[in-house]
Amino acid sequence: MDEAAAAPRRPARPAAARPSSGRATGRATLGSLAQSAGVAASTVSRALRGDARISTEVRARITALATEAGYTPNILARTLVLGRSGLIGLVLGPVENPFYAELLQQAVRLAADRGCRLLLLHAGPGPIEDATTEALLQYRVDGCLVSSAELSSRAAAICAANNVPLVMINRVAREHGSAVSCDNRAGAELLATLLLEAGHRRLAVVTGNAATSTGRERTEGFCQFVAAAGGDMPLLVTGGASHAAGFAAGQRIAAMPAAERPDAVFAVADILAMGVIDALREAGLAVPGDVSVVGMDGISLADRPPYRLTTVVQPLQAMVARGLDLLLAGIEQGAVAAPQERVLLRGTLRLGASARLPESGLPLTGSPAAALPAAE
Amino acid sequence: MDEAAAAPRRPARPAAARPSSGRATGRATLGSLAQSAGVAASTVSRALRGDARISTEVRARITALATEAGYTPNILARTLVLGRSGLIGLVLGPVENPFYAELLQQAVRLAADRGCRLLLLHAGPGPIEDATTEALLQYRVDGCLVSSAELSSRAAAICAANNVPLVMINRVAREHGSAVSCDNRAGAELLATLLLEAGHRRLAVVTGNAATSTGRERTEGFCQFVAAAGGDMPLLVTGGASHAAGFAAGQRIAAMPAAERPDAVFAVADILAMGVIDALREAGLAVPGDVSVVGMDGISLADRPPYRLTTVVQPLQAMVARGLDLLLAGIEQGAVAAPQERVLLRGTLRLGASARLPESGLPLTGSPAAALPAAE
DNA sequence: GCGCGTTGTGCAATCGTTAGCATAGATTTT
DNA sequence: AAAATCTATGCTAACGATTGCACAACGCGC
Repeated sequence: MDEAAAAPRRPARPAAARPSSGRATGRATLGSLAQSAGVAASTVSRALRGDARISTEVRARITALATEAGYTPNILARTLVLGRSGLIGLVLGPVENPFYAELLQQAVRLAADRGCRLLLLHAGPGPIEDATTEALLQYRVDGCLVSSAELSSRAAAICAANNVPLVMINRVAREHGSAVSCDNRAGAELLATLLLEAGHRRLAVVTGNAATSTGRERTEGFCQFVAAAGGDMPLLVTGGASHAAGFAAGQRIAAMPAAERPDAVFAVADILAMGVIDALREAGLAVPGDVSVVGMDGISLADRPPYRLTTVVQPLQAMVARGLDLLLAGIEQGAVAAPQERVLLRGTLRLGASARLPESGLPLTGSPAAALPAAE
Repeated sequence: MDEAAAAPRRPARPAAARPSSGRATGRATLGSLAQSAGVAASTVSRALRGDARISTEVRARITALATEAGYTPNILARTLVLGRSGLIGLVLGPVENPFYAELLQQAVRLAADRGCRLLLLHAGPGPIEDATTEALLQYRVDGCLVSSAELSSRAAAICAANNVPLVMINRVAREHGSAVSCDNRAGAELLATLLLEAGHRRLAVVTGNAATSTGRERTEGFCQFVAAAGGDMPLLVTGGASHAAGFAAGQRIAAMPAAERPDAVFAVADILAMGVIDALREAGLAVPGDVSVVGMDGISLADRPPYRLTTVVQPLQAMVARGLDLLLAGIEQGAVAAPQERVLLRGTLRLGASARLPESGLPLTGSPAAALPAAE
């Protein structure tokens, strides 16, 4: 025999590599089920997927065998054939803002409802690395959900080139992809109306990260509405995207001479507003006694004492659901063919206790003309 | 000809299904590269993976072609052969606690450093559904990182049966798997020492979710240390895992007659402690003037005004890193073969302004015997 | 001048799943 | 009763990547 004749070529490497990096031991496959059932693998596949052509008898035998063996189909192999992975890439913004944590939770749940799983590509501040973009392609994600300003246009181009649909949540679209966001202008106008009707005249805006469309829209919407209503141009105070940034802005506001100091502040994110309130109070100012503070987002922590923030709540669940549906539609039709939409959802006012209320009821649908009843 | 002879069998279904669900169009594959390079697919594979046997000339030609075509290997296909997906399942606890958001961020970054990607299986409160456990198997995750109390023992058994290593972070292991956590007892003792040395005698613990080992360990560690030091048994106040739960606990404490009311409170999580502080202050009590409050976790929001919480900071990055390394070791050796460890990492005290300080320096390494110097 | 060792590539099997087509019996139709 | 039609199943070729082995071409020593 040739026991040792053909073997000694390169026995060392494979022999050493195999034992540890071996494949998962003994998980049931279509093939193994087929063997024990005495049928072909294709029959097992059809039986388990509910193909009507398989006799009830054989199907019963196979499903019994499958559950007994704890069989689970290998989605990766299926993806190879079907061209769909069921994977959705998720790029998450700075999680220090609880808004993104809440978004994450919704995304996981709603994606699961739709039979998809999320591949976490990035979380936190900073731009996404090239390795991340690569993973997006390597794992053949069907689409990508982005809720961060930091998706480089290069990454977007790569998605476009590879026919990966892209949906931005809480951001406007870049070159390629759809977007779902809250109607930031409308929300800002709602808050402006509220503050003006309550009699505030020296307004300020604590701005967000300059790179985010969300922050810009809120700032502009607020200012333009105030201007249209005949009010003075609000003071712009540089903020950011964290409690610390809001706190710093609040300190600067508190340090102003009382005569110039704003009597109402719109912080473009709840987490910022919380920082502003904390700084004002630490400086001995009362909120809403001396200064009214309002925010926007609707994070749950801001709804609690000691903030009880008056804010516009983003319809988070609806936003994520809409985003996923857009994504799935894009997957169905092919990213390039699908129309690229921009969806705006209206937020709802949540009255807290951080801002003075208008004495004469609530102007829930105020128009600029009616906003300043006695501003003549 | 047989133009219409063989065709009309079942033309409707496949013809209708194809156009929309078609595979990703025209992405480069090993095969397509091989064709344009005029070599075999195996040669392309070897060239790109740096096999020394490929001539430098051919390799240069192939790599040039690959970058030009924007080639990315299909990891799913590779997984089929190698038996390793590079995917790690992530089960995340209630994200309303910012601690988990911070953990998420670390996990993504550190996993990427190790060449792994995270498949988000679950986020939020509530037990994980069966569909989630199924996804874990379907996508052939190499291992699973769990930071929630809610992984059912059934899910753990499924992982064990399928040779999927399991690592718990911030939780003790169930039947199967390793665990990494902060040394909760040591941390609780550190805080107990601090409170006792500061002269507090009427202590209280705001407890966590009864189902979590972390909460139990902190509560027990604190109480046993106090008892060993000769102090009175702390008052146990039911808490939970949210600001709201802490707030409710704080309200109950504030409602007690001043003579019985605790003068120091240990809340077993920072988010709870924040709620406690807010409730006490809303009731007119000063923190730390009337009541000292300490927490544990080290979330960044608790370090800011108005809380400036004294707490024990969990070494989050080290915990996640250690967890991932344990997981990778388990993957390497096979889950069942790998030793199942329990790793405890020591937390560090962060002195805020929410608790009265001992007058005589800090007892950073207090032993029970030395904890109550004048407690005779 | 022929065998042998190197070096560089190609071939083919494999991973687990799906789907088009073929086919063996069983049943119906004429 | 032969032919046509079903029904239930098997066979086989993909999907994209990896890898053991075969093999061609080359240079070398005896």
